[in-house]
Amino acid sequence: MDKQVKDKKTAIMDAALKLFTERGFHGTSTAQISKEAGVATGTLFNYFPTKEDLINNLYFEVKGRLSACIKEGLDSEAPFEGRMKRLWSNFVRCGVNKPEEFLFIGQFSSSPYITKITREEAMKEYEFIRALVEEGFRNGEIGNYSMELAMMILYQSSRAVVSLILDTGHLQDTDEIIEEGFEILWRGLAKN
Amino acid sequence: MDKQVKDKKTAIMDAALKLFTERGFHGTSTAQISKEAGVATGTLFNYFPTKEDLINNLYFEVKGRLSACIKEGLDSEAPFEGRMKRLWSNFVRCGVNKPEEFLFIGQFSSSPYITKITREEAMKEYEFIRALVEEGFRNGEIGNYSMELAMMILYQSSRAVVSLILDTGHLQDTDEIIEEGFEILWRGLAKN
DNA sequence: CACCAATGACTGATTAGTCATTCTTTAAAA
DNA sequence: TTTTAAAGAATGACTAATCAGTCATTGGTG
Repeated sequence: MDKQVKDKKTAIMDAALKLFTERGFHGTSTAQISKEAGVATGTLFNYFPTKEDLINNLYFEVKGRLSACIKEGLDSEAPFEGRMKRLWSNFVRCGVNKPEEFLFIGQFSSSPYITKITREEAMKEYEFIRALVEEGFRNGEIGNYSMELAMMILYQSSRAVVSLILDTGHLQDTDEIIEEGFEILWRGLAKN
Repeated sequence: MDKQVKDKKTAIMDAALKLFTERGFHGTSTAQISKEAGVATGTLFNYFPTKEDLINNLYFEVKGRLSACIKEGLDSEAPFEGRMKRLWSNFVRCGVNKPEEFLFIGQFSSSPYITKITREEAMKEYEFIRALVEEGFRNGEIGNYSMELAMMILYQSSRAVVSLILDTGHLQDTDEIIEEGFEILWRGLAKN
């Protein structure tokens, strides 16, 4: 892909991410996206045949970026609790560092504009989380709860903490809040 | 307010709740709402001067209904853990029993169409939750965590469990999932 | 008959998407 | 080195459809 081409496409996706997050899918016109990206109205449709195609591409892209961010420094040799803590802290830190991407995923992960195919394709990158939690069950690190419940609590507790940090603007206290938050989560999930 | 009048108004609000939840604010036209409610397009504007006014009224109404649902059977004489469990179970049960209202609040509680005034006014009904958690801190029932964090975990864990039940369709297992979910939450939050 | 809720055709503004045209890039030819 | 020409990226005026909101008229009720 040409450099010039990539620039326009990137500009359109960046603009779409910002505007979709702020105003929602139907609240953002393709003309607004083009203007924000600094391209003509027709240019958007050279890269994405429809508005829905744009948001699906964007969803896949953002989900991929987040999964890469979450995987950073995950050492599979470390003890289980340490790996869980690292995973959970990464979740929170990635959300805090990329609030637009965090809010975008929250808003569109169960919206009708994202096709089932896009959602499933994007989910494949997160298989390692399920594997980690399964390991925790097998080795008796995690208490006797249902798999789905444990996954949901893990994920949503991290989202809750990101929202807390972003809403209250306590960005400088991120480390402390992560410590506290993980303590609550781990006391809840761990066996004994 | 006349009975006939109340019927039309109620029909409009019911239709709006359903469609806003399914397709979002901008994704739902006032014409669609009128059609779903079985009234003429102009009738909607007899009751609500603008579309934004409609969603603000609806938000206030739904938030009030949920707060009433959550308060049911909250006996202030019972021991602390029992009251927390009842509050949290109510949260989950109200969400499961009224999925539209649950999803509507999730979608619009931090959306730009709801004015700050509406949000603050609707929040007043939830003051008793903050009071309960504060009591827990004072009496050493809850561990040494920040107030905001404890509130957020309490709220979002219940939402996580509702989403789990609704997404997986495990409606008949609600009681078990509530037991498990509260166990995780309380082990996490309680002192020692 | 008097009243007013209910109606739906209507308006100007805005929407997603089209397409004939212009501009830019690249590389071969002179 | 300069000229030319082919390819396709970028453009924005345009369209049919749809939008939120209006208002003169209608119809039911006391």
